[in-house]
Amino acid sequence: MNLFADIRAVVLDAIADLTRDGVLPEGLNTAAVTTEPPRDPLHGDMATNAAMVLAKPAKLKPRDIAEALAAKLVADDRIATAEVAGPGFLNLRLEQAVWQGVPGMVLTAGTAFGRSEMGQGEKVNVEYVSANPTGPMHVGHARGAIVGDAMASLLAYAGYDVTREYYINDGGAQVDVLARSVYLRYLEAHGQDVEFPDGTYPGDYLKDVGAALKDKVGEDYLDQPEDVWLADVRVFATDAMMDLIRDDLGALGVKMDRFFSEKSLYGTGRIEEIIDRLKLDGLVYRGTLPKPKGKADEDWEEREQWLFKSTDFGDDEDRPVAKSDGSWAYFAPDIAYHYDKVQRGYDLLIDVFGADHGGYVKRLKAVVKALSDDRVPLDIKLIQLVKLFKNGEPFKMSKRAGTFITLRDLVDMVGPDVARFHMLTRKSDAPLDFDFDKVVEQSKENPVFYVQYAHARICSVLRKARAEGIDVSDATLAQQDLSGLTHASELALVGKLAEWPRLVEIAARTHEPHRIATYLSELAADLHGLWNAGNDTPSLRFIQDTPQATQSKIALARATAVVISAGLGILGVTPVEEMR
RNA sequence: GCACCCGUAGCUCAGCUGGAUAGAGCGCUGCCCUCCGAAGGCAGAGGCCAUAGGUUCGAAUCCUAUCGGGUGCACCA
Repeated sequence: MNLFADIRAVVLDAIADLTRDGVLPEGLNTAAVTTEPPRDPLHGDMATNAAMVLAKPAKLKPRDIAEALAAKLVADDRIATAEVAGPGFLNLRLEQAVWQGVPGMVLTAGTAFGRSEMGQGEKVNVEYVSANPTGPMHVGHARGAIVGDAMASLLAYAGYDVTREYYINDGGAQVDVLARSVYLRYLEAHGQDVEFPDGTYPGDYLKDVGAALKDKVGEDYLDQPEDVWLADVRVFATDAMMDLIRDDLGALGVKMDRFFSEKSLYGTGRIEEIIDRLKLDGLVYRGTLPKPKGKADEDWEEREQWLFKSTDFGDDEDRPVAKSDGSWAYFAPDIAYHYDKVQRGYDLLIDVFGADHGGYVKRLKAVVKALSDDRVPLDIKLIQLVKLFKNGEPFKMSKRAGTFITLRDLVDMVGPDVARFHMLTRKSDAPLDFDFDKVVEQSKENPVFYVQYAHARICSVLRKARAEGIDVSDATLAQQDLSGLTHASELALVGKLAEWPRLVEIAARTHEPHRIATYLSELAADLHGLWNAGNDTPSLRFIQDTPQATQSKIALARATAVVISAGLGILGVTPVEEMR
């Protein structure tokens, strides 16, 4: 299914042959052997570095190895020529029939073309969003939600068994703040005048929650001390916020497999259990931290507390797990949470955090290393800021000025497809510009439009062919004779299609879903390029004079649509069939 | 002060477990519209890949140092 992998296998076979022939020594490590598309098409269809990486361990000249390999490789009926070039590259040119077979492969496999076995069913947990349940989500949360979601889909497509998970921070003091704020709204709903002191959330979004609380408990909590109502209101309020958040995520098309409550860890002994285990291992100990350097020193006082020995695992400092009053620091439930994930048998953990959590990365990696005996890798993706623009002008969000933009506002303004695609056009550790006007513009410079337009154009051609009574079902198209597919524009598109499975694996391996978006833009550009070539060269058009000719041309177009559709599927973007 | 991320064309950014002459869009210059969809098309100019060392057959990519930008830095999540 993956041409590059297929040819790599041929190269490895040839190496094995040469070893058997005594040309190469036994036991060479071939892991570094690659087959990749050359940057310059003049260098052929595929290049392998085999001779160069084997030269040193084999104690032979790269060009000599390349010559010997070339002789073996041309025996394969898929390989037309093999030329030694440069320092020892082996440039392969494939038989044209191989390329002409690509659309058929795509059409036979459908959107599963590119699906990979790479993950081998390994269990992966992707934790993302994890916004505090204290209010509606804002645009800043959107990027993390989208990246995490696309990451999960990408890994699933690459053969991993993926769980999408949201960690609810419902155990800390900020939930008390939320509960008190809701209580004030509750009093307000009973007709009382209320003021919101510092340390409460004055946002209007809690009015409904306060009213709902009134509907539920009536006058029961009026004139009552906090210890009567706080625990109940906490639950009531966080439930309401999570409903809000779930709705917002739904609007973006994000659906979690599991919501994990921090609070559920308390009172069960699970935090104590894992901290005790770490104490036994000597990884949690009583100690004091050194005075932080370069910070204002006035408030500093030395204090003894429980510390996690994260310096053993590459962190710069040991980290407190408990506050000086004995209660848990926020790190403790996080330890228990990640331990829970390890115990659930995941082979890989991915956390998608905002960039402001950068200081938290090393200690979390340290603790997962300790908890899993270094078995489970943890990758933490830090999502950089989204800079908002309106018509080219920076757009400042301000709660006071009423220009605070929620995630819901974003979706209402540009729709989930545009929001999702655009948030995935840059790698996540680079800041991203988001212009509310430009992202909905219908022009070539807008990649969302460009890709969707490519898909819509193909659908339009298919509709047209169907209207002429031509059978353009995938099954029929897959059997077309494509030997007429020889023009550079066509072969460029075919070559790009052939790269899809390889690209999926690269994106999955690096945990970088933005590569899918980049690829789709390139694929769309090739499609549009072929389309435009058809303006000057009628033989390149998809609709031809005879049904047979049309079918063979359309097979390539339809195959392109299939791959676009698969790619957009990973990104969670709808492959539209026509532009409105 | 320390840690992490970033530095690629005038601008916004891609760039494959290290591969050959570093790419795209915008902007700029010049051509092109009776043509399956001109909400454009073709061609061209434009680069010390921040800087200096190192590793390697080979470095934008890995390592070290420096400079510049962002983020975070004990008992807040």
